[in-house]
Amino acid sequence: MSAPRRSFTRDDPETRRAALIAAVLDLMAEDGPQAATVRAIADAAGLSQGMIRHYFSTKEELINAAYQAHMEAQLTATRASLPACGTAMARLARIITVSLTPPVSDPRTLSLWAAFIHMIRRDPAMRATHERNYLRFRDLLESLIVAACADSGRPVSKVEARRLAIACNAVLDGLWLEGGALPEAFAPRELEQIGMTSVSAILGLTLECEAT
Amino acid sequence: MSAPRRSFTRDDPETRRAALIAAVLDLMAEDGPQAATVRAIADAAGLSQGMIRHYFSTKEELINAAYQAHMEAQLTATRASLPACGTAMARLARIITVSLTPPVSDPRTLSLWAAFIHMIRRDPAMRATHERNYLRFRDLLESLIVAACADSGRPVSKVEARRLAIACNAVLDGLWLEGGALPEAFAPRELEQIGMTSVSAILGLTLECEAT
DNA sequence: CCGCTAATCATACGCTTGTATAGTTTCTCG
DNA sequence: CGAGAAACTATACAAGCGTATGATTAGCGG
Repeated sequence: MSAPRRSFTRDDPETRRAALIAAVLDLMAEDGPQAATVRAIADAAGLSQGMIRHYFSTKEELINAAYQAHMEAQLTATRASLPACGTAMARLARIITVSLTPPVSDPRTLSLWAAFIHMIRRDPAMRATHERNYLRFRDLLESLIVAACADSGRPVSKVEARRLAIACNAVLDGLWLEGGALPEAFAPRELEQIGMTSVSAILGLTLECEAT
Repeated sequence: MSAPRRSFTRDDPETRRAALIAAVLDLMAEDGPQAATVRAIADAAGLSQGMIRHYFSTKEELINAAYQAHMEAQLTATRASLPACGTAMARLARIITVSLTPPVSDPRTLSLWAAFIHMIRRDPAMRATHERNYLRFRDLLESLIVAACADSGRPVSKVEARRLAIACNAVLDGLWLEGGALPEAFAPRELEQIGMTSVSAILGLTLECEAT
């Protein structure tokens, strides 16, 4: 009648921590923050409930670690996808594509973002992480914008660059949001193309999607 | 030492329901969905805990009612702010302003949106409400875009209108999101002006902010 | 091969949750 | 004006929560 005792299998601490973090992200993305209970987390990670407090001093600490890991993975993936060489315009087009296709643009990612935002507001450490990553991305975008405009013989001032970066970032964020909220309301690469033409219009350039 | 018994004060059922709904929205916006417990809700509404089940058959029903009320208020406010007469371009400019200033663009509104999105995914009724309101707003925006473009001698096709509406909506959503997430990162009417110039660029028009 | 440490498991504890129920007050109407 | 219904309060209850605590197993140096 009673469930058999879970078998003992030792593993690398790093693996265990990663499993717990992955479980947190899965649960939060799927069913919201209140679904990530210690029991559900341990279950999803295939561990017993005590492990979470063995590797993290509290549940909140695990949640914070999961948030950090998620943000880092997101930014790393974006950075890695940018070709080191290539024209500034190609790099700009590429970051638009990456930002508007999975795994960055995703119902799952949007869901996670929504789940974390309240914790971001309350916890100063999480808030700092959030702000830093957000501005880091916008600065990256701004530098690409400045380079692309300069290359096409239309240099922009510093204040203008800021405004353009905010505007282009808004386009990306807005399309990311809509694609994540209503994924089946758009054709496969529709958001990517709309993003490309919109940014082109805002900057006065002509960006094009790469062929797949 | 025990708290004194709460005094009896009868009131209009509609007022009571409204008080409970307002309490739900306040708590959710301030501290996230898990802060809206029955005890906290009743307390915030100045009522005893039993009232929530007296006016709503379950807590979930109250949450749904709160979501409906919030969405309706939002859309009604937007609609009401549009001048019935005036040029199409003026109306378009007006909807941009309204969408990017309080109470529509607000940390509170963003917070509420994030709190509700997981319920939207699970509950088909809430999902239907969400989808309907989203598309209704986008259709309104699209009709204004079509009219404004036509007025300035640049008629757009049906498919083009859809794409432009999605793009402009994305600009508004993105700026709304950024303003809500980092309110102090922008100057007072900065987002409004960026929205105006961005939409202008996308549509090939020249919209201008009204003076306050 | 034994015993020790650390990893892992199971379970208990106090608290909060949503819901159900019993008790109290106010209002209405015959 | 006095019963009876309806609004309202308070409290009880089972379930689930995060945390704490022992019991159990695996690896490793003597």
